[in-house]
Order: sequence, then structure tokens, then C-alpha cells
Amino acid sequence: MADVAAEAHVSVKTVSRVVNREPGVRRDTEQRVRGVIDRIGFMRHDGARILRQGRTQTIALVVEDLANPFYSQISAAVEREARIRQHQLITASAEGSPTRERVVLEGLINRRVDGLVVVPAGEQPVVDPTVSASGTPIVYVDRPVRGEPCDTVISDNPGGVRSAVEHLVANGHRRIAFLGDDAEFWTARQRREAFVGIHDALGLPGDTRVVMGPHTADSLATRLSAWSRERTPVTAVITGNNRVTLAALHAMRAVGVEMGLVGYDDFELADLVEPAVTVVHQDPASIGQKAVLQLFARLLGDESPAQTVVMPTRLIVRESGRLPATARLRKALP
Amino acid sequence: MADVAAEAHVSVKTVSRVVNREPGVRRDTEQRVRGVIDRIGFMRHDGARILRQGRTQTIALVVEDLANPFYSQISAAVEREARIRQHQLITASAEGSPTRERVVLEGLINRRVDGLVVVPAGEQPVVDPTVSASGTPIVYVDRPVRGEPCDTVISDNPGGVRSAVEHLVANGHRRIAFLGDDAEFWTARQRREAFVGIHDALGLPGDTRVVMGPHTADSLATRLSAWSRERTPVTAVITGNNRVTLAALHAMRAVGVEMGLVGYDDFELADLVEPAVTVVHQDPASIGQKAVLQLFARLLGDESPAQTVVMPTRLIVRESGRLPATARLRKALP
DNA sequence: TCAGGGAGTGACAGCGTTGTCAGGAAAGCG
DNA sequence: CGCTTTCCTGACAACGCTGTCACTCCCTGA
Repeated sequence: MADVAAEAHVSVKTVSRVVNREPGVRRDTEQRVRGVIDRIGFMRHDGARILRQGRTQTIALVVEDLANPFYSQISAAVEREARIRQHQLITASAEGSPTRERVVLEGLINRRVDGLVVVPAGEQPVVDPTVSASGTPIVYVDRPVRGEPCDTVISDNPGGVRSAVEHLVANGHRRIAFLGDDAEFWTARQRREAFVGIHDALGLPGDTRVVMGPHTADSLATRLSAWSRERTPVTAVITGNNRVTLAALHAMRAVGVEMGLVGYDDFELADLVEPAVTVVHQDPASIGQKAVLQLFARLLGDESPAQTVVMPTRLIVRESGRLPATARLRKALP
Repeated sequence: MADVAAEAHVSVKTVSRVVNREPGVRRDTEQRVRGVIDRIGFMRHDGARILRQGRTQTIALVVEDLANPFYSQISAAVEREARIRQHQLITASAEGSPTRERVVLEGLINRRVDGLVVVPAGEQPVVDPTVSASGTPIVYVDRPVRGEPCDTVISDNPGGVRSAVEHLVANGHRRIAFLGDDAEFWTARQRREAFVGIHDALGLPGDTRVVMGPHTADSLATRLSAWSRERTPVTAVITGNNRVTLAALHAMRAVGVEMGLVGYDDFELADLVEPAVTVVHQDPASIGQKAVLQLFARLLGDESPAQTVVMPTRLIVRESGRLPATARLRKALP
């Protein structure tokens, strides 16, 4: 900028004014400065600008795994909203480790990101004291954290599970099992509890069958074929998230067991597998968007008490919940 | 830092030394400073550090759509490698628009990111002069750009297409069509050309049938059922990417046409649809990783001439290429 | 004619770090 | 004992920008 100033015979301040389209620069001066800028290819150094102004125009998103469609859809939504508001997005992955999450968050705070959207890692997420001390606004997504109330966007897990159970019951199922993901995950636990609650409330027969993960196609294959061979067999399962649904589908295919199924999380091709899979759909894009909007509200000075937004889920009815109307044993594929 | 210095009765420089674990600070001084730091919760301001040192420890990834699994897997890989090397990752989406891409790139250059990984947007990607003037190292992914040779990582499209065609031919198919995505995309064009070349080289009968997108399930339904009713029907199609594969599967399902199919790009559940889909697999994670490695090599001073790396593809053989052995018309679903 | 005012411009400080260099104390050496 | 060396520490400038304030014109109206 100093070079431009010298070349154009003005002060750096005037260059600054031109670069930032501030008023109060004469036409010809501006032309001249702009000419020099183009000629020597000057580009404003935003780092310095940021240092001076205090705002980084950057927000960060911390998730578990960017490649997981659920998170990647969130991140696309967050990036989009950020871009619209002239902010850049730093994405970071904590890979599910609270330790790494702490390191990552610390790095982001050091960078003075204006705000954070975080899918908290680990079993017992707690607001990091350094983070909270920094005063950086933060919105949690998908899972709440303990302690102080915080802005949080989660999806309506109990509602989703209820719709799944009710759908199965409406289709004649009585013995329904729940296959949750690792109980380390809050969502997995919440869905489990919802399942147990509804199971009991509806007075379904037998003790509630709940198996938490991690699951593999193999482990589920064993489990499912055992269940299907019981005297009063389990006729339907609810899977706790997309990972489990996938494993369950593979398992069913492998051992030729066919039961009712409602999966948590929609997935591409859910309508193309046989039978088309009925799912509880939560819209990651809306969740992400909601979270950023809340974050930007804070950035704009919203001081209202922390709120938890519960996003609705939607049951997408396809075929797989309609069994046992069509229930049958299929011969295992070769 | 000044506050810490005052409190600990040392100079800011000493605080700086402690914070950065530089040698040459006496044990007790360090203890004292560290104590103050913890007490008042000081956190280094990386923006200032960056300004002073010139390196931002940041790289950026520009893609078309973060929610697309192909890109999200790339981005996960890039983030991972960046994190390992103490760099942060800014992800940005150009949403396929060259104009937006230019704006985005300019913003990133202004931020002085150390390097860029870019999936170039638009039909005729060209190195942006402002970008190249900035001297920021850049690696292109998935599609090359015109003009000066640049570091580029692409996948072996001709090889992938060839393996697809050969597989179908080996399974008895002679009349094979190609359904490409929008010819605006370089990859779509390259795959089309590869298809035409191989089709001719193998001396397959008839004129090459090639239809470029964008496709919808509906448009494909019409097309496919027409093809299947010809006197010498098309017995197999190759789809040019995961979007097209999906549309084709829906179309086939809708009109009850069953032809041989090899899809470009693997996808989750490819093995669970009926019939399991044979695909040309390109590994986005490796592609992304390769790109970052190249980028970091440049950052470390590698001055060798720009290179284009072609990543191999792999044919994952499932069922859908085995038709017409099992070819049949299926009744359309209700 | 002169005060008052607005428009255009520039000097300067400071954002929070770190690299450089210099200074002082302690230690080693002849 | 004086001199060099080593270790620890601090003063200061600079990274590139912008907010503040002051200054100079030139124009307006009394």
C-alpha cells in the first residue's frame, strides 16, 4: 500500500480509502490510485486489516468427520450462509476425540474466529473454559453440552423415534427392537431412551430389546438371525443412525432375514434398495443453517438467553416398514 | 501479552518466548510467566503473529459443492493432511460459477492463504491472473485448467471408461451406450471421448450412442425404454458420474427396463440395490491427499516443473454388468 | 471582506506479535 | 585479576492496515 501511495503521489490513507471505496476521494485521485493498483497488482492484506479492526470475518465449524454425509451437508449449509455474509469458513475435524477437539478449538480461538459451530465430540462434552473465557460465541449442533445452557440446535430425536415406532405398530409389528449406535454418543443414548419410553408407553409385549453399537454387518447378521428364529420373533428393527442402517441392510442381505425396518437418517438410494427403506429424516442443511443464523444473531449483538432449538424430523414412508405383510425368508444370496 | 508482561514483571518479549517455548528463559521466570498466563487467561493472538511472520498456516480448498460426497471426501482428506501439518483449512464453494470462483479466490488471496487446492469451476477454466500474480501455490483437482501447465491431480478417465466398456463386452454386450453428465464439465467430455474412442477401437456395431446431460430420471426413463425397444436394442449403458448413475437407476426402476450398467464413481449401497451396481471407482480421498501433498511440497520450496498426476481407477465388479445373462423385462413397480 | 463550512487529503498512532540487537550478570579461563 | 564467553533479558522496530484528528483549500453567504 505504501508502494501504491508513493507511485500515485498520495498518502497510504488515501490508498486505503480507494481500496475500501470510502467516500471523500476526488474522482481523478481515485482514478490515478486505481491505475497504480492495477499496474503493480496490489492486493489488500486482510490479515493486517483484521488485526487493526478486530473482526476476522471468519467462523469455524468443528465436526467429527467431514466425509460423513450428515456433516458434509451441514458444512455446505454453514459455508453458504457464511459466504453470503462475507465470512469465510474454517472447517476442522476433531475425529471424535475430545482431546483433539480441545486442541482444535484452542487453535481456532487463537485465530480469533468470530464464532464457532461445533458438533461436540466425546461422551461428556463440556464447555472448554478457555473457549468460554474467550467470549467467542458458539453454537452446538446435533448434541447438547453439559453445564451452562448454550445455544444448541438438535433434532427431535424422541419425536423421530416415536414416529418410527408408531409406523411399525400401525403396520402390525409388536415385537420391535432398537439397534443404536455406540452409547458414547448422546444422540444414540437419547434415541435409545426414547425408544424404551415409547415401547413401554404403548405397552408392547416383551422386554424392550435394545442393542447399542458399534455394529458391524457381521455382528448384526448373527443378532438378527437369532432374533428372527425365536419363538415369538422380532419382526422389525429401528436403526439408530445411517451407519447402523447400512450395517443392518448388509446383515439382512447376507443372512437372508427380512424384517421390518425403519432407519434413522435418510440416505441416497433409500428408495432403490429392496425393499425401499422407510426412514426418519432429519434435514442436516436446515440444522446447519439454523445454527449459523443463531450464530450470526449473536455476532450482531443478540444478548438473549441461550436457546435450544429442536428441529422437527419427518418420517419418509417407503416399503420397509410395511412388513410383515410381505414378510418372508429369502434365500441367502450366493 | 503486555498485561502478562506487566503482571509478571518481565518484558513482552520474554512472555513471547515463554508462549512459544523458545529457549533462553530461566526456569523460575518461565514458571512465573506461565502462572500469570494461566491466571489471566491469556491466549496468543495468531492474527498478529501471522502478520509479523508472513505465513498464515492456512490453506484453502475451493470446490463446487461441499455436500457432494465426492468433494466432501476430498475435503476430509485435505483437512486431515492440513491438520497434521499444523495448518488450518478454509473451505469455500464456488457453486460451479466461474464468477463466484474468482471472487472466492480473490478473497482467499487477500487473506494470504499459503496455498490453494481448487476444483476449477466452469467450462473453460483459466488461471486467474491475480491469483497467479500473487504467487500462491495452487493445485488443481479433478479437472485441468488451460494455459500454463499447473500442478494437477486428475483421475484416469480414459482408463476407467475403458475398463467399463471391456467389462461389458466381456459379458456379451455389443450395443453399449454412454450417458454423460453435462458436456460443460471437462470430466464429462473426457469420459465421452474415451468412450467413443474405445467403442470405435473395439469395432462395436452401430453408431456410438452418446447422450450428455443434464439428465433427470424422467428424461432417462424415456430414453432407456426407447433404446430397449429398438430392433437391435441397446443392452447396456455406462453412466458418466454418480449423479447420472442415480438418475439411471431411478429411470430403470420406474419403467422396468433392465439393462447392463456400469456406473462411474462408486457409491454407498451400490452393493445393496438390485442388481448390485458395477462401478468404476475413483478414490476421492487419495486424490485429495495427493493434491495436498503436492501443495505442501511446493510450500516447502519444491521448484520442479508443474506436474499432472493421473490417479488410477478401479473397476468394482458386482452384478449389473453381468446382464444380459439375466436380462429380462421386469414389470414396473406400482 | 471575512467568518463558517464542507470536501479532500495526510500524519500518526496503534492493532499484538516477533526478529534483531544490545546490555548486564554470571561463569569460565589464562 | 581482567578478559572472553555464555546466558538471560529487554528495548525497539516493523509486519500492513485503518481510525482519529488536523490541516488546507475553496466555496458560500453575510
